[in-house]
Amino acid sequence: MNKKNVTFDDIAKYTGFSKTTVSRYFNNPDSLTLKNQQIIADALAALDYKENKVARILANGNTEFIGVIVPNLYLHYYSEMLNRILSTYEEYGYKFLVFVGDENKNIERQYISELLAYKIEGMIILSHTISSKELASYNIPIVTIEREDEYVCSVNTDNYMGAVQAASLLVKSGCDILIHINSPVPENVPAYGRIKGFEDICSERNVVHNVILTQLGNTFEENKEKLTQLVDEIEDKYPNKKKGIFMSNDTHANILLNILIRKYGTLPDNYSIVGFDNSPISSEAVIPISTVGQQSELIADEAMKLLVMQMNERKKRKPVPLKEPIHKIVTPILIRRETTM
Amino acid sequence: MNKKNVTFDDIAKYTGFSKTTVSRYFNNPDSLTLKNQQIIADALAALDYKENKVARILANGNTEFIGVIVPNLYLHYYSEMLNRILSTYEEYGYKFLVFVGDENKNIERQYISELLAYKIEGMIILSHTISSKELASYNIPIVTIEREDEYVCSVNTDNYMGAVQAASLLVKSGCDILIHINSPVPENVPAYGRIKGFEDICSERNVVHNVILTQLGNTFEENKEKLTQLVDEIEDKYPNKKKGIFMSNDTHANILLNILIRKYGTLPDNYSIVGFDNSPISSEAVIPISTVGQQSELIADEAMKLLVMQMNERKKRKPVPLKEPIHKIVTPILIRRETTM
DNA sequence: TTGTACGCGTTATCAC
DNA sequence: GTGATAACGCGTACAA
Repeated sequence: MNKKNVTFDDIAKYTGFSKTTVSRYFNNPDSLTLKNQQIIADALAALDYKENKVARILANGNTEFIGVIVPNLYLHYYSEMLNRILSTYEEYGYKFLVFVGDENKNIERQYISELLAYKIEGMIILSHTISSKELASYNIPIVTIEREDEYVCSVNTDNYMGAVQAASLLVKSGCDILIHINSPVPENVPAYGRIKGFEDICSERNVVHNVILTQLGNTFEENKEKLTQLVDEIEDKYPNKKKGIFMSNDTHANILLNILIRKYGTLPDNYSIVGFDNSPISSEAVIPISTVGQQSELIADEAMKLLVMQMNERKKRKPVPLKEPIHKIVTPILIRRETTM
Repeated sequence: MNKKNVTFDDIAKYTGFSKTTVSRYFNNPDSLTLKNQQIIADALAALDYKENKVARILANGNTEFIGVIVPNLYLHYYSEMLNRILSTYEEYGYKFLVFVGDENKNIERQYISELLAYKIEGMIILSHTISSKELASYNIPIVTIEREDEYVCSVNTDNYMGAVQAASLLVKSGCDILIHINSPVPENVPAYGRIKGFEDICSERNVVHNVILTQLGNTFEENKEKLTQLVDEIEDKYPNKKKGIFMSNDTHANILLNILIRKYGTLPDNYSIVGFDNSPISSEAVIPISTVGQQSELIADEAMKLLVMQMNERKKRKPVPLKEPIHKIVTPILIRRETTM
């Protein structure tokens, strides 16, 4: 237990080889004879050698660490993305140091400097707290996901296309008036595409529409209360129309659905609803909710590819930094369920 | 960019002090005069020094890393626990290397050896794949959460008490027959307490009851189909009774609720439902579901305390290992909502 | 209060 | 194919 760890030195003494040869057994085994490989393999087993990657990092600088900052894991979107990111370990071998950001710039800066102190090779940022300009200044490979990304590489869902798909589905399901409920999203955030796409397609097709941008609140109860109000307003305003409502996400779509179900016992025929994200709640709702599904696995994989590319470039003797950040776009998939019949 | 990092050596040369003094500035600043502290502080700023914790680890052995293995992040319970664990960074300063286990022993063993190679100081295990006996054999501080834990320290919810609370609530809400639906859980897993507690309290109070242990399937659709069958069977068997159903978790409770709502337009008066976990779905369901809430923040904190204790013991010159693993129990909190009125 | 010298465990360089 | 030696950057006796 308190016996010191077995090192290359011990293996070297035990076998009569040098440390160098032992090292080569791991990093370039072909340079040893098969026989000698076996001798070392036996010694490693006999002495129960355990590798020490910390020492290797110090010697060659490759930590195989990637830092991740997520805003929270309450929202299914983030836990799902983290899940997919962590699962890329099988393919890429990078280990992840994960922090949960809490909307405070200085604390997040502290996370980043902690990450840098551990010589991470790159970062994946999902939190919105720190500007891409500042992120870029850290001068380390970075990929952001679904956030402001002017100065850094990023992977985003094609929110604009998602909104177009959602609106089209609502039109197809026979709605007279299309409504989009969202919070006021800054234009430089990818999710703004949901608003823009909705407005553009409705205008283009001459569909009567209404974009309601309002803060729904931070808790489930606040959301519910605010949406209950909105339903009343909408029913006042469009009493005899078939209403197609595109919600900014599935959680809100579900709250809306539940409000209607408790009011009418079911989803009335003159309502259609589409959510966004394809969170579990969308399929687990009383009436499964149609939604714009984000391809989280693909997004995570693209993010890793983009990051690995940058990290590999850095390891070259003559690294050529990207002139322009690369922004990848992943198309969402429309999922038709029972709320758009 | 490709200029080498600034080290203590550079600071030493710049200030005229030795590396040792610079090191002390960080680890024992009081041993320097205020004036010299300032000189070094200025030099650090002037040269833009960035600390290198990898080197520190190699020198003193303290990585401040904790390895975490979660089975998945699809289930809200796990993402919530991970969230709470990661959030303890503010209090304890430990960094987390996170792996998602996928039910494969060898892959998880590989995760563990990877973690050990990075000289983590301890592990928090939520996955069920590897036995506590094997975990204990790694001879490193470990805490498990809500899983088989015979040979290692653990923090678990008081599942037995949770079931007792749930059953009592169902009795209080006037049910004639109490039903518990769960999968066949091994007796050495904490969640078995839900079955045992339910049976014990029902027997003790002479309440008519029925424990249905059956595999509900792995997907939402399978769950739904199986539960639809079960509802039919239950209604056949207990047609004129008020049924109190204690589900093994909120996801299943919600599916049951939705089946009933789609069948009757609302939750019939002769049904009461209680779930387990207090996942978001329980409050976001059409009819908010009563549930046994796990105190995730408290659980995470107890786990860290237990782990930190073991890790600190290890750093003493004469560590005294625990004779017996410590098992902490956290009481769940019954949350009454509208499904038990 | 400050400095010297060495150790931590591996990899890289250059010989042979 | 193999080995000696010097990094890598920091911590820590021990000395002064």
